[in-house]
Amino acid sequence: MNVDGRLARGQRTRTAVLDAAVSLASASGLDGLSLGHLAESLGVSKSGLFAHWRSKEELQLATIDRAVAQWQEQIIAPALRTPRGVRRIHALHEARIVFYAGRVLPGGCFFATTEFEFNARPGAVRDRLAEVIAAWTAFLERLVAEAVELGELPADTDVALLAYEIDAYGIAAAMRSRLLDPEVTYRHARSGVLGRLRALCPDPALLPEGPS
Amino acid sequence: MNVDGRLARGQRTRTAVLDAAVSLASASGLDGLSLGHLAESLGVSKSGLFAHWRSKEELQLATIDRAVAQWQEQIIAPALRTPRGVRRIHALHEARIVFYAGRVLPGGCFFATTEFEFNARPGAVRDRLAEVIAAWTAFLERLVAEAVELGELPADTDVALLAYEIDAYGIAAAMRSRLLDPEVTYRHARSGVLGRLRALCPDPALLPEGPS
DNA sequence: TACTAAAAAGAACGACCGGTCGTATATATT
DNA sequence: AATATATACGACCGGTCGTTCTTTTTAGTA
Repeated sequence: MNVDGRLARGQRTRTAVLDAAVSLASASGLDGLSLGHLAESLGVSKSGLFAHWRSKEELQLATIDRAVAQWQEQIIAPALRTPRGVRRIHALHEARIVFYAGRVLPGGCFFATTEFEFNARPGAVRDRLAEVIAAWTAFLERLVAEAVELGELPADTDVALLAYEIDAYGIAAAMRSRLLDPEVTYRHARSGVLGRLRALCPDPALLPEGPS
Repeated sequence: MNVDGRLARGQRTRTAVLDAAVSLASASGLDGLSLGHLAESLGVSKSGLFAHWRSKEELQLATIDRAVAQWQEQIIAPALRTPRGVRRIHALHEARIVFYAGRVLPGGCFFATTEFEFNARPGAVRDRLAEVIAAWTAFLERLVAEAVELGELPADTDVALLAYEIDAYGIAAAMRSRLLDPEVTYRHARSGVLGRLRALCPDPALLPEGPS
C-alpha cells in the first residue's frame, strides 16, 4: 500500500486544483475560469498547472469529470440508499435541492452553468457535457421506469416525459434561486415534484406529507 | 418627421450592433462577447463602438434591453393577441418553443444563457437580469391568475407554483434542445405544459387536441 | 462656402490571456 | 553517493482584451 510520495503529492495537488476549478467554474463558467486566477487562489504558480494538464481544455475536461464525481457522491449516492420507486425519485430530487440550497458551490450548479455556456460552442468540452447530460437523463428515466415496474406509478406513464419534468424543476431552481427569492424557488421546486408524484402514485404512504 | 441624417445613421448602427450582440451573446454569453469580434462581424471598427457606448458594461446593458424588446415582440405579443385564460398561457409557451425551435438565435435563448452566466457575478448586469426575470415571472403569474379568475383553472390553484412549472419546462427546453435530441425535447416541453393545463382546466375545448 | 457637430476610423496603451522554457526541489532507485 | 524522475517555479512569449486619444469622414446649418 506504500505509494510513491511524489505521485501522492501530485495527486493531492490535482485534487485540490480540480475542487477549486469546479467551484470557480460553477460561478464563472469553464471559460471564464482563468488559469491565472485558479493558480493564485490556490497559492500555486500558473506554470505548475501545466505539469498536470497540457492545455486549458484538458483541465476543463478533467474539471467536468471531477464535477461528475461530486454529483455522484452528493446527489446520486443518497438516492441509491433509498428504496427503489417513487421514494428514490423523490430522494434524488430532494438531494439536488439540498445541494443547491446548501450553497455547496458558489455558482449553484456546475452543470447548469457550463451546459448553457457551451451548448452552442462545438468542441471537446461541449461533447463531453452532452455525454454527461445524456447519462444523467438516462439515469433519471431508469428511476422512473423502475417506479412504473414496481406499480408505484401507472403503467401508461410517459417515462421520458416525467423524467424531463422532474429535471426541469431542478434546472429552474438552479437558475431562479440566484436571481429571485431562494426560499420561494426551492419551495416551488420541491412541491412541484412532490405534487406531480403524489398525483400519479396510487400509494400515498410512499411520499412524505406536508403542504402540497 | 424629417430627422437629422447623422443621428439616423447612428441609430441604424446602434440597432445593427445590438442585434448582432444579442445573437452573439446568446451563444457566447455577455462576457464571452468581445468587442473585437462584434465589430469585425459587422465590418465596423472596434473604437467606433465607443462612440455609442462608453464601456463594455454599458453595451451589455443595452444588449439586454434589446433582447427584452425582441422577446416582447416574438413571444409576449403573440400571446396577447390570444384570448385571456389558459389559451393565452398555452400560446405564450408555444411561441417560446417556436422561437427556440426556429433557431432565431444561434445560442437558443439569450436570457437562459446570460442569467446562468451572471447569477453569481455581482454587478449592474446581474441586477438588470434579475429585474428582467422578475418582470417575466410576474407576467407569467398574471396570466395564470387571469385564467383562475375566468374559471378556466380551479380557484385553489397555486398561481406562483404553476407559473414556475410552466417556465421550468421552457428553461429545460432551451438547455436540452442543444445537447440532446431537439425534437424529443420540444415534444416534452410542449406536452408537459399541455398535459398540465388539461389536467387542471375543466373545459377541454379551450386547449388543442393531440397526443397527450 | 465656412462652420459645427455627429459618426467612425486608426493607432496605440496597459493588462491579462493561454502557453513555453529552463531550472530548482523534492522523492525514489541503484 | 549518484542518478533518475515527478513536481513546481519564475521569467517570458505572442496575442487579445477593453479602453483612450487623435484624426478623418459625413451630414446639417448659417
